[in-house]
Amino acid sequence: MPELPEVETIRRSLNRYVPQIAVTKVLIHKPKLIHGGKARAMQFFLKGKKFGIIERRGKLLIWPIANSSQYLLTHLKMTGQFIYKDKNKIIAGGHSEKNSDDALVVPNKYTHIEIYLKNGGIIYYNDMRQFGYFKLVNQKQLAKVVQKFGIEPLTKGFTINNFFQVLQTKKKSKIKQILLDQTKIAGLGNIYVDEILHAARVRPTRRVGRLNLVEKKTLYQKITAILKRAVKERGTTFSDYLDADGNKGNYIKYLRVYGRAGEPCLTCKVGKIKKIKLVGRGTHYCPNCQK
DNA sequence: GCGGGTGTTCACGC
DNA sequence: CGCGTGAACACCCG
Repeated sequence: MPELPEVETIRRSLNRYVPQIAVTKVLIHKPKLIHGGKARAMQFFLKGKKFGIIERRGKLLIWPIANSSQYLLTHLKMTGQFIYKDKNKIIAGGHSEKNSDDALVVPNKYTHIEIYLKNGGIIYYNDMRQFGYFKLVNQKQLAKVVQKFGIEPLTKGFTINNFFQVLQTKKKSKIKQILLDQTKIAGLGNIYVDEILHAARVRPTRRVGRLNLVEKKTLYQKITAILKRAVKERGTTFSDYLDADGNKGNYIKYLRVYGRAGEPCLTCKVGKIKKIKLVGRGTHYCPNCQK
């Protein structure tokens, strides 16, 4: 579900409340979500520990564990969500089940992991489809995981030269494929890739090697512009994502192709948004303005 | 009942 | 070995 802007929003929310507060208890209702088969060990290990500032690489959250040289890695995959609750009030969020009053209910039947903090705060991990995972790693394992990721788009390492270099490695690939490849560029997912390609007026099916200089430059600019805007708007709520204050991510208002199959293109007003299947994913584009 | 879904990995068949 | 496709994970929804 969440892509870079949503994961970044969740990271910032959690960092307002979680770091430097001791863990008092961890409940694991679905041990299979703990990769490496060490659910009991992790439960025991985290007790009494404090998390440091949570970091992000692509869509992966990295939770340093103070005084331990260990890290908790969490991936939300399609439907994972972190909800932070304090004294019956929701103060940090993710995607969630809602009651008839449209308010968040936690824990719920999708709450598989609960982390209790000494100040009374509770971090709930919900995951309807149970694709997400928790994993405890040491420094060396962390380095190995992290190095597999490609360029981080919202950092100064994401230069136009680096972007062009990445494109150079997969000239025969379709552009959508490379943009989705986490080992090339970290953090883009299906929604933002469709939006970026539309904004850059490039068809998702175009071969990387056949893009001209202007198209490549525009893609580079749109990746940064769209992600920045999406982070600023606290992500996209397509179904039921909620941010730190229980509000929806505002970027849905800015989606121009995703979920608009059959509608007239908002940019050229001429084309009708088409939906095809590409690299296994639903893909939206305007046949008129995307060349 | 069927197919699709903001993600990723693995098993195949060329 | 590289590439592309499809399934798998589990559950909801139209």
